[in-house]
Amino acid sequence: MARPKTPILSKPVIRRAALELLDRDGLERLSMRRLAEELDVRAASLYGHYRTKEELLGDIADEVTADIDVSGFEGGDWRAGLATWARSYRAALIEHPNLLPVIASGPGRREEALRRADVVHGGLVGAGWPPRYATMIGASTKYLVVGAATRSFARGFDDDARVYRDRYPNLSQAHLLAEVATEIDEDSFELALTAFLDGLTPVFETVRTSRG
Amino acid sequence: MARPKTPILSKPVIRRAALELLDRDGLERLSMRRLAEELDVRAASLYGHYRTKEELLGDIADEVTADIDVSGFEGGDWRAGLATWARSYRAALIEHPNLLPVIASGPGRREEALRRADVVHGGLVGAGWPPRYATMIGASTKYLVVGAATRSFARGFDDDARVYRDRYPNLSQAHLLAEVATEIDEDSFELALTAFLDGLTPVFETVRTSRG
DNA sequence: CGTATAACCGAACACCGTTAGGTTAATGGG
DNA sequence: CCCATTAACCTAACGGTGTTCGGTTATACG
Repeated sequence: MARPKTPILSKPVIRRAALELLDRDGLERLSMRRLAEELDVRAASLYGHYRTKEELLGDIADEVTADIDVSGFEGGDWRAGLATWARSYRAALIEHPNLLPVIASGPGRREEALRRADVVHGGLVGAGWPPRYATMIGASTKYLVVGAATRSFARGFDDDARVYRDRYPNLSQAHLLAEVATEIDEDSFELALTAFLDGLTPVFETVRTSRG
Repeated sequence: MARPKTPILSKPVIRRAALELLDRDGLERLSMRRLAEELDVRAASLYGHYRTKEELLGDIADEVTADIDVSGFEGGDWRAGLATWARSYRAALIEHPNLLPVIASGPGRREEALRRADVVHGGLVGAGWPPRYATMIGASTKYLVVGAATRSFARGFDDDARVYRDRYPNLSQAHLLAEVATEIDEDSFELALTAFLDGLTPVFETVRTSRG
């Protein structure tokens, strides 16, 4: 009950257990005591590895954003680069929906997020966008992704469900919410992304020829 | 100290004090005890008017979303309607940034939000969009707005700040964050909104002539 | 071999949302 | 006018939270 023969805890072990608990039971059910219990340990022991709960959550967020794919910029095609970035960004967020409030509300200066921001910025500038536009486009794309993930997370399609109930009276509301909503959600994101990129194309033509 | 001569509390009074405390000190500093203290009352008394803290926050969120302007759809111009809706939506969220997690994460089925969703949907359909597209466009626009408000709230421009620091070494980081960042933020939102609407226009032409 | 340190634990602090039950003031019926 | 009801506040408490302090013990190092 004092020091174990072989250490039980480590940062990766704690992170994995926390993410598992988070995915399974949700953000507000993730407490230090419950997490400790999951690891057969008392809560105080966790503080030997992570100074605060916030630091732990931040580390997990960083780990999750490490899965985001920014390789699409390598070909020099900014449209392809943005599209694959945005899609894999959204996929990463939606894979761990309960973590979203942490990623969305936290400071954006985590290591992995920084590295990716640099790649995106460099990719856009390399493709011919002026730096200022590169920054704005990076921000805009994030808006779309974070917004899309947030609204899915919040199941914010409930409002649209009412409209749909009148149109498709044969579908039970449960079926409607569970299946149609995620489809609508995905389609909406694709529509928004495509429209955004299409709308950007003429701007690119204009701005590339001028002196940026 | 028992029943006061004239009632101290009421739902509007509680809401106003809570929103004030929220704006001033932030979401996590808003506790029932602190709110009660602000009103010269004990925490338990609040529960005579609101059953839970969540219900109180929901009511406040509803009140804030009531400021969102959807009158732009009246002229039958879907572009103008979407633009004014999106801008005033974003403005409402940014006016009370600490409330954003509540609005973003909460269920979207509040009264005012519902009414606005109906107007938007109706406006888009009335302008010629097929119902399915109306739903997707409404969702997409929300993505943009919520994402933009979230990233501002999170001061997520920190990552871009690094890129900017190298480019504009004359600007102090504080100055950069305080002034340039909000400007970039606003410009990014406008760019995204315009590009999105521009990208939607040819879709409208295609989809209007077909049988939706 | 002894000592320092690492890794865990028990107990506590100050807070949180919420509830049960008490006290007093206004209100309405006879 | 008085009495019962009820409304509006209160105190006290419950179970939970993040976090810290001061132990205890096993390993690692000089």
